[in-house]
Amino acid sequence: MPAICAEQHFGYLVKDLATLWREIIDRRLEPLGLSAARWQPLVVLYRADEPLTQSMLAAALEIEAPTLVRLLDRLDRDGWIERHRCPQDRRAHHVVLTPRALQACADIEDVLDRTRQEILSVAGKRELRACIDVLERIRGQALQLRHDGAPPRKAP
Amino acid sequence: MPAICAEQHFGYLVKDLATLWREIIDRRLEPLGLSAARWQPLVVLYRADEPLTQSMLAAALEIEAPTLVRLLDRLDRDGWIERHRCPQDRRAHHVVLTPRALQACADIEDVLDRTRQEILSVAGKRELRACIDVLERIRGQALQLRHDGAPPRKAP
DNA sequence: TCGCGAATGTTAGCGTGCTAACTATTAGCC
DNA sequence: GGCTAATAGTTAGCACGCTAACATTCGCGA
Repeated sequence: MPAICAEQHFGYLVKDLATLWREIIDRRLEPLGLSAARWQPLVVLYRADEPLTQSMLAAALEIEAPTLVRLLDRLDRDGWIERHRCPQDRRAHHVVLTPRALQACADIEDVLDRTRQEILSVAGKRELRACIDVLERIRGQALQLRHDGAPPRKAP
Repeated sequence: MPAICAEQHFGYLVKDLATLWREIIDRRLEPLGLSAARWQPLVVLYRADEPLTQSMLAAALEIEAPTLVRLLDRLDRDGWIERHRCPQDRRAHHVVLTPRALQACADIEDVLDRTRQEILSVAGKRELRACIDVLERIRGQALQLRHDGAPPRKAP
């Protein structure tokens, strides 16, 4: 074994945990026929106070407009959502949940809550708080680096 | 503001950090024309002690064989790898790096190392260790849940 | 008011993940 | 030795992410 310390696998650890989390929820929502990409827009619409247009929904999901278009095509085809013309702006569409989707969303939120509680049950409250603090600081740094690009290696 | 505590965003935080990490590396390796999906197999081959077959490489990357086939098609087309028939097993192919890829891999490893150091520079050594401990425990729990499925809600 | 830039949604084309179904080859068992 | 199950790679078809390019509509400034 070479001297590989755990820090060197930090990126892999984070990615792996994110993947596992998605897989567990995917499996639990599989009976509904809902992948991660499909239930997320439903939940965003469910939680919204006012009707959302496609561009608002795309922004909330952090995906691009063309990605959302085809996703909504499939959600429409399968009876989860409908596109209604927005009366104030003839370019825009309001995305609305069907009654079937409204019912499903309660179940989805329940699965999300219970899954999070089960996964996090192995961490104490204090250490979890500390962990979140560190992760958020690291996330802030990553945001910086993404915007700034690579720092100079030597003084220019 | 409703009483939303940070724990409720833990999943989002982890996923976001994983995404940011990949984006930063993607941007830094963009001059080479290498996306995350493309440099990862190169690095695995670079680090391997013996020639790898496609199935071994797919297992190491945790992707399915058909996904790897088309990925290797593109890497081959762009001159990063070659497929050589394996003399011991006429079904199998050894995947080998071209000289160009061998040179690039040194740069890639360097970018990976520096990026990790820069991102993690905002966390102290002790708190990072503690954070990794918590994350690994959570990851273990997630692995359990993925295999077991949902636990019973009430005693059967 | 009119004309032009910005915003909204869409199509087209590609990369990268999956499963199902196929061919060629190997290995194991009678 | 020959049948059969397993393994290696591939093809086909789908889900979802992206960018580029386009039509429609809105809104603002001359």
